[in-house]
Amino acid sequence: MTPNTGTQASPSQTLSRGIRALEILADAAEPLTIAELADAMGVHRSVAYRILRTLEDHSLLVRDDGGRVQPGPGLAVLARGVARNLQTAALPELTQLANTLAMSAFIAVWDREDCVTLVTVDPRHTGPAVVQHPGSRHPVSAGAPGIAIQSAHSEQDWHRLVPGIPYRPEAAEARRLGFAASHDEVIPGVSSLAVPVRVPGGRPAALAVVYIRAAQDPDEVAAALVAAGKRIEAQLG
Amino acid sequence: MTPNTGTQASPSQTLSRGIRALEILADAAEPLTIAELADAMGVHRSVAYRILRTLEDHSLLVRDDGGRVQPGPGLAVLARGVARNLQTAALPELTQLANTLAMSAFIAVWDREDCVTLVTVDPRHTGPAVVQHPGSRHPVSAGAPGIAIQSAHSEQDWHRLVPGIPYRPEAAEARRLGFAASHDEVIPGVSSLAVPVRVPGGRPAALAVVYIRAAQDPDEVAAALVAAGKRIEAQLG
DNA sequence: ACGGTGTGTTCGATTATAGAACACGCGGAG
DNA sequence: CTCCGCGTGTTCTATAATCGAACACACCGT
Repeated sequence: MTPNTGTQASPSQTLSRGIRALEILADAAEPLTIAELADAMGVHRSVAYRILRTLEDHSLLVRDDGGRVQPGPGLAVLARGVARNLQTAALPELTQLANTLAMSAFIAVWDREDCVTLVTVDPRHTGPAVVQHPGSRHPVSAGAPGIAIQSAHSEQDWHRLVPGIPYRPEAAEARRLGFAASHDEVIPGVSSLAVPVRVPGGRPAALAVVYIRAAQDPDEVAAALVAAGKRIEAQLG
Repeated sequence: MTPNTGTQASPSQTLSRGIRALEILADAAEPLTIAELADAMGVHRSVAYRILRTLEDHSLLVRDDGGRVQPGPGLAVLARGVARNLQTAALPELTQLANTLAMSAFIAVWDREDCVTLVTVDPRHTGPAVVQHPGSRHPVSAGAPGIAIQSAHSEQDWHRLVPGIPYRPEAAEARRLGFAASHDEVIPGVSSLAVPVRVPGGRPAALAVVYIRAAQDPDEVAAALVAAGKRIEAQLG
């Protein structure tokens, strides 16, 4: 496999535009009119109209009462298969962590220069939970999950895989300790701990908890994280 | 708006094929080779190859070590915006329901002849939880959520909106009671209760709990569901 | 060594697509 | 009441993106 290392520019203009439409819709807080969306895409309105109808046929977007468009349930169906093994293996561990540690726990996967949160579990006590929404992106160079993902690679491998993103010195330390920590990086006042999770056929991921003020000993939390990560990896091995 | 009621066939062949590829991938339990996927799509391999590269550029699919393709993190990012208001409003209520009732709670939205589960919360006690995975589809004619969604419409409106799907008599009863119940419909041995949720600018949805054996009085559970549904609607009103 | 399978690239004929132009409905301003 | 702006939905033709065959290369088991 990988017989040739060549690369050519990505065509498929219509497909690319359709995806851009979905990306714009996902980022938009409110439903958009077709004209607004066409303007945001930089295409003619009739082009956007045809693309949107195809997306609507697949339930990837739905129309408002006023004709405005917003993301549709089909997207949830498509996203169901994202790292399915990892999600099913991690969910019990996440709830266990969240409830025993009284912290929000989540799984994030590496995606180019970002890491994407997949599953989140908040502790059972309703209160000022540190919400980490599924589907949110953060730069891999910020936050404990990113450091943990970097720590799954050596510095040389990292530079070879992702040129342009520096290898944080904290990753080397996390590589030694087995877990990563960050404070006030993504959200001021919020700290997080993370461990790398390696799944055989998939992208590197991280298991993490976020908290405002530590109610537990950080070392104990880290130990619980490491143990949970090992259990997840064992289940997927 | 809606000046003309005409409809024309949906073009955008490439976009449609790309979405079909994602649908096939989401349904597949394991990563597929490009050749397998091209065969499943019924297109030439080079066509599939070009489409897949575009999808990969947007992180909607990722490649295995062996070159096989599987759903990518970008799908989770796109799905983040699906019924965002409803999800954020429902999540606290779901956790509250799951923990006080010791039942799995979830939100489902109506999509043509199916209803799609969006958010699920399992009770805190790890055990034989009745998992209802996000992104799963069920026919709207089966299960309490479907009945609840039907009960949000009168029988005439339902036949006008979705010709071809019968209006279940249970929906009329649910319309009267304010909640719907089903037993052994989707999964044998599993029962569910659901209430309809109406969100101003969105599709009809349902708030539901599933359980194996009722530990609580069903009427009390239904009352809690109704109250939670009203709170969600009030927050979105 | 040899076929079988799979990936990645190139290229000309064909076809889907782009984008302008138009029809229609609505709502506010003069 | 009419005009005008805004928005949706449809039709049409030149054009450009796409299709699909053919090829090169790599790997694996026999």
